[in-house]
Amino acid sequence: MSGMRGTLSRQGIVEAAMGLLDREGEAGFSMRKLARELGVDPMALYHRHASRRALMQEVMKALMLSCPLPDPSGDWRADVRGLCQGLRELAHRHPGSFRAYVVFEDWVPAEHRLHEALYATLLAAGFPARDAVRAVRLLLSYTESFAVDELTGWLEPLGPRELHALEASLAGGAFPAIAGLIETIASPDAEADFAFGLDVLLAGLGQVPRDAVPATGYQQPK
Amino acid sequence: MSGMRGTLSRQGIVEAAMGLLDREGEAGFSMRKLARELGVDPMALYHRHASRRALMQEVMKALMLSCPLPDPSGDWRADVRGLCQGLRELAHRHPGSFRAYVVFEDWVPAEHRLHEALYATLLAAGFPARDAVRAVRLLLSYTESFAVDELTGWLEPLGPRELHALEASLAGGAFPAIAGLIETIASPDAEADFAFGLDVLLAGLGQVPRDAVPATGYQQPK
DNA sequence: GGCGTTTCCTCTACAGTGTAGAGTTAGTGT
DNA sequence: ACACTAACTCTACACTGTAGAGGAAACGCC
Repeated sequence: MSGMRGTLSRQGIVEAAMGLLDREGEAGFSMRKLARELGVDPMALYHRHASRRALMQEVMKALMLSCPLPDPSGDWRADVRGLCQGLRELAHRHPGSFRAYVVFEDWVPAEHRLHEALYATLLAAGFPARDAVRAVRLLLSYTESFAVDELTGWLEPLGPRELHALEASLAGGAFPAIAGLIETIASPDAEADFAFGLDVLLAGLGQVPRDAVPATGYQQPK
Repeated sequence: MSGMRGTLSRQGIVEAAMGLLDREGEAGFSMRKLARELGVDPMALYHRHASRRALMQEVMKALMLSCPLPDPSGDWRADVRGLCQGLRELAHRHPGSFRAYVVFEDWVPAEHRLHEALYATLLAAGFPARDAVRAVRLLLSYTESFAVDELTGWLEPLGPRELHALEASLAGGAFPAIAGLIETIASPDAEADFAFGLDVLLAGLGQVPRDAVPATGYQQPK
């Protein structure tokens, strides 16, 4: 375990960390496990990254840089849909890292890519500045929440054990509306549910007053 | 520190835990700190609650049981607004616990109160079962995300240091849309922004096809 | 070649975590 | 007075992030 010189690059550590995070989740991640996987002393990691937190920042950066950004189509609704869908796919590809990202408290500048694309789309569609900013928050928080719910298994059909637990918690009749919805609650459909939410958001956003689209609209970068 | 018999009740521990969580955040919470505050050996807590996780479950339960549920007014939009606003106030009252709640992976049956109120409201407004379930997810995830953003300080006006960091990250001109929105981004308004999101959601939900309201509508419990 | 300097990594150690398991004490029932 | 039980403490273990010191290999220079 000694003399393994140069086997440890900043990026290599980040990639291994992302892998470990995705496989084991944030709770299962530790600097020592990561070092063990890399065949290295735990403290070796600190030579490349100042702290666990700093390393996490790099993981989040790498994560957001790998978020797919579909090319703009000219239809702002389709573009918004595509960007949100891309973010959702990122969550599926990197479940552990994505969960960590959503909870992460620090500012992650690599979000700029995705934000820029969304802002550009909405500004080009004529949304006033303030509403564009609000709309982006709305769209991202919806997509992130939905994706996290998926990762947590909240959008899987309920198994018999879970269903029974739910029914038991309703005994007493204090929650008639929930009781009447049990079958619906027990059989979600991630794709359709996600689409519904996006449709509602887009329908709502479609009703906010917009400026006339300027002659040279904003163009989102590739 | 011995002979303090009977000073430790299940509920007392839960309340102290909630206080510690709110004051110090989830990262600052530990069984040992909690025990120290209660003037007791850490292991004494385990006599009343099987594990940290079980204790957290109880904290989440207490939290959700204290979520305010305004009386229904008959106007489903107003009622939805009131319920979401109540949840947001809960977040303000219990910042640390609320953050922990949002991230908590276990099922928390005490959510039933709030869910029932929302479901009842939407069903009474004529939403079909499937859409009511989806709408509730949408409303709750919006409100929770927004509240967490508030607690994290994302809706405070940017200080000069943060503003400068943001500007620096935009150097190079790769993000013109963001650059054009800096002033807007730097000066959010939590109340107005929250209202905007709710308005968009309600406008969007207003466009989903609804059944005729049945003669005897669902009534949400007090 | 030899020699400093820098770079990369290891080792040891510390204060903290959740909690298993055994031991202790105090209060109750008979 | 004595057994019993509930309430609590003590000790210990495996784990965490990381400070601080030390060692070894590679590089630049003579």
